Amino acid sequence: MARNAEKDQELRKERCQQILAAAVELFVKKGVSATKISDIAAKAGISHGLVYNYFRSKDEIYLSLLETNLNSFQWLLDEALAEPLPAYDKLLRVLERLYVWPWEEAKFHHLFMEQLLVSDSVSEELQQSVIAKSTESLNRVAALFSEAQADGLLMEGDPRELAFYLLTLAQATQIAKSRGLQLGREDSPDHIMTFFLRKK
Amino acid sequence: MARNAEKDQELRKERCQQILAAAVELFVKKGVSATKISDIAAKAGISHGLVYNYFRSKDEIYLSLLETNLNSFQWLLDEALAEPLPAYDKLLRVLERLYVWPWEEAKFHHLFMEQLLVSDSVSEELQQSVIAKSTESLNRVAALFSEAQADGLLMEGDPRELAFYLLTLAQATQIAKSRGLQLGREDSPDHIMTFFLRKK
Amino acid sequence: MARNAEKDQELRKERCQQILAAAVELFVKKGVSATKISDIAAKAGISHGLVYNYFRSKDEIYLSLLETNLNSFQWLLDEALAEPLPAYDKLLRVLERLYVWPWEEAKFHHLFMEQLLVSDSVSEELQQSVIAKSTESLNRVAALFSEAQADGLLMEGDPRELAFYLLTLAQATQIAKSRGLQLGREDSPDHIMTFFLRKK
Amino acid sequence: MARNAEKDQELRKERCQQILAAAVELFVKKGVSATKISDIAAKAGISHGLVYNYFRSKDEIYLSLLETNLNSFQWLLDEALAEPLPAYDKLLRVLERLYVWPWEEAKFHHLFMEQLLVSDSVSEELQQSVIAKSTESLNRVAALFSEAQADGLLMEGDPRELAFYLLTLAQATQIAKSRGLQLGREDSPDHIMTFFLRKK
DNA sequence: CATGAATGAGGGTTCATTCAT
DNA sequence: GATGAATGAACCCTCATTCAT
Repeated sequence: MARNAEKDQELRKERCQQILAAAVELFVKKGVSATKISDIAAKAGISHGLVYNYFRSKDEIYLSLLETNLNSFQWLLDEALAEPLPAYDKLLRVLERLYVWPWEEAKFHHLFMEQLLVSDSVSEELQQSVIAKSTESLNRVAALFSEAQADGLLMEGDPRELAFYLLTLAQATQIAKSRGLQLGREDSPDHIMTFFLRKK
Repeated sequence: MARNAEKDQELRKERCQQILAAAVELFVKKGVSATKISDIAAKAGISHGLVYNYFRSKDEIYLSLLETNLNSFQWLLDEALAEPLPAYDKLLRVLERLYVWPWEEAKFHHLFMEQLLVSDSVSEELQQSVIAKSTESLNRVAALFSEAQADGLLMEGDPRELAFYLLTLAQATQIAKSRGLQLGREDSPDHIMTFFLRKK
Repeated sequence: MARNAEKDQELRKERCQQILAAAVELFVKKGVSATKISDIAAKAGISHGLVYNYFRSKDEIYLSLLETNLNSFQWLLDEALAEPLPAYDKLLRVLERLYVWPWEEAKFHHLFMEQLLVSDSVSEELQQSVIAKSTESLNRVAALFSEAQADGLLMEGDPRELAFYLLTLAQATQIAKSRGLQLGREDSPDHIMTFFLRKK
Repeated sequence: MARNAEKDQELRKERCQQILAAAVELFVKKGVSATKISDIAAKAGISHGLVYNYFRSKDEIYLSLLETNLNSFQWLLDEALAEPLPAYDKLLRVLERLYVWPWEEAKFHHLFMEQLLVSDSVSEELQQSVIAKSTESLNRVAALFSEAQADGLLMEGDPRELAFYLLTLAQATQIAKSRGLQLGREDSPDHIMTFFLRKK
């Protein structure tokens, strides 16, 4: 019995993941309101009714994805920052990790973060929370940037601004890849960093 | 008897513009399918029924905006490239013009260009046409970039890739502004160009 | 002034006729609710707004047509019955007149008379009035039939029933003509009467 | 787990029938465009939304009815013609079968067959197909008529024309019954045939 | 008088959500 | 749990009707 219960819990988790994976893909491709619950269910290989055994509503799926996504991004930073490396190398690790972030996640991050901030269909508090998380992440990268500037490795300038550009370019290359746009042989993390190197 | 036919035509044009302006703002803010015709009508200050005197469907509004937007972007390039200036200065003019592009237009360009390319709700031919226009624009900027490289002003590297980054950063700063994110005192066209200057 | 007013009245009448003629054609072709006021206006060569200078509503147009149609049918009978002829010849005149009744009128009569009687969108009193007129017309033809039976010219049998069949066949031939269905060389009034001749 | 799949299929069929039965009645009574989906749903005892689980659109319901109706009429002929009887008796069987054809079916046949042929809201090919089926049916009855003429039982004359009149009268009596018009004691199949008997 | 812009009630259709099986 | 029939709110769109010009 206990064993079954445990297995059941695992199955539940797995199903949740299937649904969320289907949802993020469709949300990114078509937008939230253009995505039907039955689309998600079909892609997850279950009936639309069953979705409601795992999530109370479409909105809950969206919010769940949003939270996961934000946390995932922060966790991505955490991991990079936790390593005992110089600031510059930590930045490189951030870029590397961004680089291998699943595409849907990156796009979701990119797309809905912005949508969220101008949308009036989202509660004030949620917006605040997202802004806070988002700002915090930027600040952490900016701090790294600042440190690397102090080490004489990166160009001068407002570290927040430059960090923003750094992240933007990192995301841009991902999106370019997803478009099938071949940008060059060198769209690697290291390559992006070269823009921000101190000019001798 | 009919009223002043000329004035009528002007009024029609004006109404169209009102509707399109309202639509682009809402599309950008909430996405196409989350935007109700009555939202558009309300923002344009007319009844929802009247919208259909000017456009056959929501989709037609979207396509109209898309076409206008693509043309507007190409025209923006045309204008900059037509001036008798060195390549580098032409690039600067492109950035300047992007910089003053109405925000909704820029966002629409940014947002829907990408959506379009992964969406299956859009006809194959439309996608091809958009990709073609989009690619052409990139190539034109890349050509400029290449010229400026030959003049010894810009950094080495694949010009298409670098042109893509240039445009991306230009858009990013605009978006950052719209978010209220203060990036620094220097988010000007010139400032962005500094990233791409040849290192001595 | 007086002259103008008179002329104006004539013009009004003419316009009314144009509208009604357009309406009956469309009503017969597509049904009342599938016919748009603007269809009628377009066919009458005027703007849809102008229709309301002549009729208060689409319903009024319909009712106007209905009344005209019923009266027209009764008048058709009146004319035939007024002539100083034997009953049999009067019946022939009825058929002849039916035969040259404008097709739209005939179809309208046929189609809407029946619709009306089962429709719940029509007031009880109107239905009663239509039934009354319709029944009266049948009775008048039946009376003629009866007379002609007494003269030994027509077959025995319930005159109301036989009159109904007579009218039905007359209408059927018209409809068949309108369909382009070529029935034979002899779909003339006289030919139809042959069915009802007394068998020797 | 799914319920009894077989039973489900049966239920679906049944629901379809409910909807179609409600629709034919309303279409006949009020015309297609004046019939609301919610009317149909209400008469079928279901919610309007559910209709769309069974039919994609109102138009599909109409077309479905049309096809069924045409086939039903042809099948009615088939059955009568398949029996090993003399031509005259086969004709009688046709009339008998028409006589017990459900009223809505008969009316639908009568009403929409004609509407269809003048309507421009119906695709050319559909019109052609309906005309073809309709013509074929007439020809089959005409062939019977011709045979019975050869047997010396029916009156001389163009068999297609006479067959048309025969069918018309058969339908007319049905319609008359539905109107509550009492035509006589003898509106039976046999009675109608008497009109077409060879005169001695 | 004549036009067509404007309104808004209402019908067709979709789809999130519930629930019997 | 799993299914999909069932519901109904809400959206897109049409069109009868009004009215400023």
